[in-house]
Amino acid sequence: MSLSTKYDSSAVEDKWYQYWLEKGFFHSEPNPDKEPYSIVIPPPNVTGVLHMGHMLNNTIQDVLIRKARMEGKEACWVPGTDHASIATEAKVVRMLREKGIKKSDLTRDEFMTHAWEWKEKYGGIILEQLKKLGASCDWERTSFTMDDHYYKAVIKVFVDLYNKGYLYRGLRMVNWDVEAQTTVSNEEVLYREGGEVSKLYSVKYKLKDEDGFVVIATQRPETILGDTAIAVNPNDDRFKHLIGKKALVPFINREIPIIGDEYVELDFGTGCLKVTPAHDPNDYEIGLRHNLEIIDTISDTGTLNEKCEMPKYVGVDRFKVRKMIVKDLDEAGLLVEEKDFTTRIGRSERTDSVVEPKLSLQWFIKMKDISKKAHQAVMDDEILLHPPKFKNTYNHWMENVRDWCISRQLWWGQQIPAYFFGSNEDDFVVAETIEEALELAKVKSGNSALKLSDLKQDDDVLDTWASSWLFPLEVFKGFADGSFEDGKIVPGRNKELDYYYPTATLVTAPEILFFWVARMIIAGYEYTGQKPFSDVYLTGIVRDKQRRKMSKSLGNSPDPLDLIAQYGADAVRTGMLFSSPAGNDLLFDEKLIEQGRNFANKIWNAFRLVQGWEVDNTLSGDNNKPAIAWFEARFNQTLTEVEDHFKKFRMSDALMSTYKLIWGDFCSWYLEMIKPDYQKPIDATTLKVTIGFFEKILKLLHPFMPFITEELWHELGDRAEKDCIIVSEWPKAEQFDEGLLLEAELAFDIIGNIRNIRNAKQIAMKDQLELKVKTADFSTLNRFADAIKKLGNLSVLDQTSDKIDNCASFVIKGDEFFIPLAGAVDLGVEKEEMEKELAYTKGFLISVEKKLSNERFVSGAPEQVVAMEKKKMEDAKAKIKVLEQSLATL
RNA sequence: GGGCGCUUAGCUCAGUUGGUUCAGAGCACCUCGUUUACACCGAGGGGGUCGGGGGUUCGAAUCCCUCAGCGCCCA
Repeated sequence: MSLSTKYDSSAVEDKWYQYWLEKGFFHSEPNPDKEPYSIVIPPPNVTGVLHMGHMLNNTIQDVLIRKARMEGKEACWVPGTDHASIATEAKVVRMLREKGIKKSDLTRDEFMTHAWEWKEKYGGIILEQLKKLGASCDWERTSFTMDDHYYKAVIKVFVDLYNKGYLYRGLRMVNWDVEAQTTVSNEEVLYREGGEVSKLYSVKYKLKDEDGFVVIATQRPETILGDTAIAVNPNDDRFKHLIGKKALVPFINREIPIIGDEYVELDFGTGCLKVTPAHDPNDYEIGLRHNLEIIDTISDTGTLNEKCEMPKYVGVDRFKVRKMIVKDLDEAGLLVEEKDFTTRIGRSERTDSVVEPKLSLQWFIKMKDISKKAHQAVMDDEILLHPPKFKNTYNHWMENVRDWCISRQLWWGQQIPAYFFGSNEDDFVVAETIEEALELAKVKSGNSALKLSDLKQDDDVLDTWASSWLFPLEVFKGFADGSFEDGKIVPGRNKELDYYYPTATLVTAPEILFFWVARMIIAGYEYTGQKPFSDVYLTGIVRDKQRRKMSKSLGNSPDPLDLIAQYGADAVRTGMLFSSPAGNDLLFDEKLIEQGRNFANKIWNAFRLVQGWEVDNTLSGDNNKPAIAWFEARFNQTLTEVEDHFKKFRMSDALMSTYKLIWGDFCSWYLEMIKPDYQKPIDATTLKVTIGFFEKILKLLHPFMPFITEELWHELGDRAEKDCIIVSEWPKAEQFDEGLLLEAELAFDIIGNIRNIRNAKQIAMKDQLELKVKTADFSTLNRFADAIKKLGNLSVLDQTSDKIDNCASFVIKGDEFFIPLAGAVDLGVEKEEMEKELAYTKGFLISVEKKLSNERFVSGAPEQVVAMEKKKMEDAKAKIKVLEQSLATL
C-alpha cells in the first residue's frame, strides 16, 4: 500500500477544476428535454475581494447547482459582478489621486475611461477566487451590470417607468458645492483630521403668549431665519413642559412650534435644538416626522435669498451673514453665549469649500402600486423565504414601503436619461437617446428650433440597486429589442429567458432582503408578470467566535484563499456548512474547517482500505450478505432523510446526515463488518458491491465536497473521458426494510454492551469472549450473529436457558446476556448497578401505568400513542422480572 | 418610538401539527487503546430541573400570559 495516509487536497483540486472546465460541464444551453434549474449569483461588488460571507453563500449555491446537475436537470448558474457605483468610484478617485490627478480636473468621459481601465484590471478578482472554491458557474455567461446591453436595459427601464408614471422628482438632501455649482456624493465630502474649530452660539428665542425665553445652541446662526421648530427631548424634565408651546424666531418673529423628539441629546449644547429642515439632514428627518415647513433660505451660490425675510442679508454670503447676525443678536440682547467648539466640517473634495446640505430634486420610484404583486407573492407562498421567519419582516417592510430615491451624485453608473431644455422645474424630457429627447423636447417646449446643444442631460447616475434589480432578467438579455415591447417582456421572443426564467433559488444575505431581493421580485412581476425565483435562501452572517461581524478593519477575518491552501476547498466548504442552519449567523471557527479536513481524510483512508483488498474467487461471500443488505437499507433510509433536508433547505442537516452515513455507518460499521482479516483476500461479490456503495456515498457527498469525490470516483474505476462524478446520476431513494434495520440496531446495541464491558473490565480486544443469551426468541439475532461475533471478538455466541453465574451481564428489553468471566466479577458493583437499573425501570413503569390507567388518556390520545405506551409497559415489566431474578441469584 | 425574532448539555444548534423507552446532534471534555485503512484515528463514558414565574391540557421544550436578558430591522 503505497498511498499516503493523508489526503492531499492540493494535488487534486486544481486538476479537477481544470478538467471540468475543459469538458464544458459547467456550461448550459436551453434543452427542452430537460427540466431547467437556474441560479443567478448575487453579483459581488466588482471592487471586492473574496470574504468569508462569499464563501458561505457561494458554497450553498454550488451545492444546490451540483445536486440539480446530477439529478439530470439543465443546471445553469450565472455568475456576474455589480458595478457598485459608490465603492468603485471611490476607489478610482483614490487611485487617480495617488497619481496626482483630481477628479474635478477631468471631464466625465475622461473619468469614465479611467474607471473602465480600472475595472478591466482589477474588477472580477472575486470571480477568479470563486474558482478555487470549486464554484461550478457557467463562466461563458458572466454578466456585469454595466455591460453594454445591461446599461441599455437600465435606461430602457427608467424611460419605461417614467412613461408609466412611476417616476417622480422629489426633494432630498444632497451635498452642494457652492463653488463648483454641483452636487457631490457622500464619498466626495472630506473631513479634516481632528475636526475644525468652530463656535457654538447660545441664542434666546422669545416664547409666544408668555414671558420668558428658550435658549438654543447652534453652530450655524445664519440658518436661524429658516427655522421652523425648536425640538427638545421628551424625556428632558427641564424642558418637556414647553412641548406644544410656540416660540418666535428672532428678528422676524415667525411663530414656530416647540416639539418633542428623541433625536435631541440631553447633554449637548443647551438641550434645545433649533430645527432647520432645509439646511441640515438631521433636521430634515425631524421635519418629516413632525410635518414641519421647509424654508430654503440659502441659494445655490451660497448667499442668502429673500426667503430669509431680512433684506439686509439677501445676496450676502452665508459666512458673512453669520458674522452679521451674531453681531445683530448680541445687540438685541439675544446672544447668551459664544464658545469655541471642535466639530467635523464637511468640505468638498473638489474645491475645499464647506459643503452646503441642500434640498434638491432627485428621482424617486413610487413604490406603493408597483410593489403590490411582489408583496402578495411572498404572502401567498408563491415565493418561499427560507427560513420563513423573514416572511414577517418582508410583510412589514412591504406594507410600509417607502419611495425609492434612485439618483446618486456620481459618474460611475448609468447616467439618468433625463434631458433639460429650460430653467423651469418641469423643463425636461425623458428618453433613451438624446435624439429622441430632442424630438420630445421640441414638442413639450413648443420650440421647434431646439438643438441638441440646448439639451443638458441630468448629471446624476442611478443607484446601483436600480440596475441589479433587473439581474435575473437581464443576464438572459430580457430587455433586448424585439422581446421588450410596450413596457413588458413578451414571452416567446427570447429562448433563453423563456427557458431559464423564473430561476429556481436565490441565495443571499438577509441584510439585502429589501435593497435587492424585494426589488427583484417587483421588477420580475412588473416586466414578465412572473416571479424571478421560487425560493429565497437567506444565509446567516459569518461572525467570529466573539460574535463580531467579520470585517477587514477588525482584522478578524481569515483570508479564504489561505484557508483553502491550508485545508483544501472541500474542507472549507463543509466547515462553513457544518454550523450554518438557514438564517442563523455562523460563528466561524477554524476547528470546523479542521473537521472538514479530517472528514476528507477519513474518506481517503476508507478508500485506501478498499483498494488494497485482493480478491479470492473461491470465497462465496455469503457471510457478508447481512452487512450488505443492512447498508443498502441504511443508505436508502439516509437518502430519504437527506432529500427531505434539501427540500426544506436545511443544508447543514443534509450535510450532517451524509457525514454520519459515511463516517458512522459506512466506515465504522459496514467496513468493519466485511473487512477481511489482515492480509486476507475478500470475495469478488462483496468487493464489487462495496465499490458500488462507495460510489453511491461519493455521489451523495459530491455537492458538498466536489474535489475529493471526483478524485476517488476516478480511483475506484477506469472511467471514460466524460464519466465524471459531477455529471453522474444522483441516487434515487428506494424502499428499505425497516425490520432489517431494527435487527441491526439490536446487534449494534449488543456489540456496544460487549465493548463497554471490555472497557470497564480492562479486557483487551484481542482476548476472545463468550456470549450466552437467555431469550425467548433467538431468531432476531440470527442474521447478525456473525457480525456480533466478529466485532465483539466472541468465540461463542449461543443460547442458554438458565442464568449463568460469575458473569458480566447486561439486559436489553427482556433478554439477558452473559459473558462468563472467571473471577473477574465484582459482585458488589454488579449488584449496585442492577439495583440502580431496577429502581429506574420500576419508576418508569409506574409513570407508564399511571398514564394507562388514566381514562382520559386512553380515550383521548391517538390509538398509536396508547399502543406505544402499552408496549413500553410490557417491555418494562419483562426487564424488571429479569433484573429481579438476577438479583435473587447473586 | 414601531416591528420581528431569540433564550434547550461547556460551545454551536436540531427538536416539524403538544403524545413512539427518563430531551437529540456535532464539536469540546474524561477514560482506555498503537490488533497495519485512518492518532486528521478507534472503543467507551460523563454532562441539560429545555431563561424565571403562572396558566390551558389526561399530557408542554412545544400553546397562552407575565417577568428578565439578548439580537436584528425600520424610524
